[in-house]
Amino acid sequence: MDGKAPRTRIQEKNTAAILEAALEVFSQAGFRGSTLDQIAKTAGLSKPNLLYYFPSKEAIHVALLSGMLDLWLGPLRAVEASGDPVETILGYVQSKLQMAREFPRESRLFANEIVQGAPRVLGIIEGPLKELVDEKAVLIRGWIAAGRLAPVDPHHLIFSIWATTQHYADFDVQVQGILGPSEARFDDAAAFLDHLYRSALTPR
Amino acid sequence: MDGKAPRTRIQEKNTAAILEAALEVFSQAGFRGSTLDQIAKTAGLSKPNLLYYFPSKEAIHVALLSGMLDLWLGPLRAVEASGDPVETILGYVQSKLQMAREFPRESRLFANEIVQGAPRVLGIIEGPLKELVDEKAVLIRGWIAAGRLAPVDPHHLIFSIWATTQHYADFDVQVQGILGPSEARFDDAAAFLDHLYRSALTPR
DNA sequence: CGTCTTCCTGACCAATTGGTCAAACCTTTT
DNA sequence: AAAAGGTTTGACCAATTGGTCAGGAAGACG
Repeated sequence: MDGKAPRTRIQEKNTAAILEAALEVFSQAGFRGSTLDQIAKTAGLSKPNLLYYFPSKEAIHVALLSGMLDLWLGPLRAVEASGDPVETILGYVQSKLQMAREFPRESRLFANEIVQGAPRVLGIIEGPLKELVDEKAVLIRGWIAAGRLAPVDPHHLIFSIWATTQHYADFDVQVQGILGPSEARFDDAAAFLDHLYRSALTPR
Repeated sequence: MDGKAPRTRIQEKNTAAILEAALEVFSQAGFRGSTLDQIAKTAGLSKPNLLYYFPSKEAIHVALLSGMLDLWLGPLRAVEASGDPVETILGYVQSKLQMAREFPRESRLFANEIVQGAPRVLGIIEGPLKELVDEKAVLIRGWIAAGRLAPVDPHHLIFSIWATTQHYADFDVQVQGILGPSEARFDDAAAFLDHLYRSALTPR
């Protein structure tokens, strides 16, 4: 499956350094705004050496994006039928917010990609991601039918959760510009989002 | 005030065509991902002719961003003390959603800018925008103190409204990839967001 | 019609950038 | 130690790109 798996120690170390550097650079400047020289310099390698490990700039970008997908979709996969519906979804909100806090670069990498039309991940969105979301939408509709969740559109619920949580990573400059460099911003956001979704989802 | 105001008919027409084309191109590819040739071609002009009206690529970008700010902040300015608090905020949500529907390119232009660190609008964020938001936060806190609104953090409320509404413009590719090219997506979103914020804001 | 100003363009330039390549440099193996 | 295979780089290339410039075309105006 992974024909690109590193064999030697040196390969493992360098490909990891390249991907780390590329994440740093791509997430700040987007694909077209980034240069191989920046990535090479950040990784502590020469440009031709980058291209010894990856055939092209685009290959690095694709490797980054696809390598990140599991991490990104994990929390949604974890939404299961067992347990209280409201608490399950609130848990999903919190784990997405946690990811925005811990992996802002990854979030911005995807944001950059999608804002610009998702040229390299459209297939994934329309395929596996859509399937996963549709599957969870069915689960949510079941909860609603059972009266365990207030009636809401499952798709738009999921969209709003993505939007509100990733906002703190993708638009961090704006958030900090308005709030000041408050250390508490993620904790305050957690409390607000808990209230927001608890109110909207608790059946009356 | 506006030393750049077009004088002749031709100037008016061409600067408008350039800004329109630049909006189209910048909002799809970001600043660094766009080229003067693309903008020129889209505007139906030659590249040197672009640079006859604007001194540089960056000048076009800045002109676009600053020219859009009033449009962008209008709805928030319209949040006033008179009227019912819950309905006022719900109205703000709907007008922001309406803007995402009508002006998705403008929204993506800002999204691109901010995701990449807002190099050209950080001053506006930390200055006028912060002031406006802080002012409305005071208003909201007043409503809460009067028991006319459920107690929520005003700043995070505003962030979440921005996030949920602009999501439908900025991440439209994702939304459509999952929903299919549904014509109703904005109407469904309007209903969902109305429920979401009505639940969270109505005092109990 | 003639002049003055505005508008427009082909040709050009320097810098940047993704990518190539032959040669050198390590390591590991035999 | 020598062959063998993996690793690294300086030099180089072609394409792209933001921007310049001299001069020509087109209005505006007397």
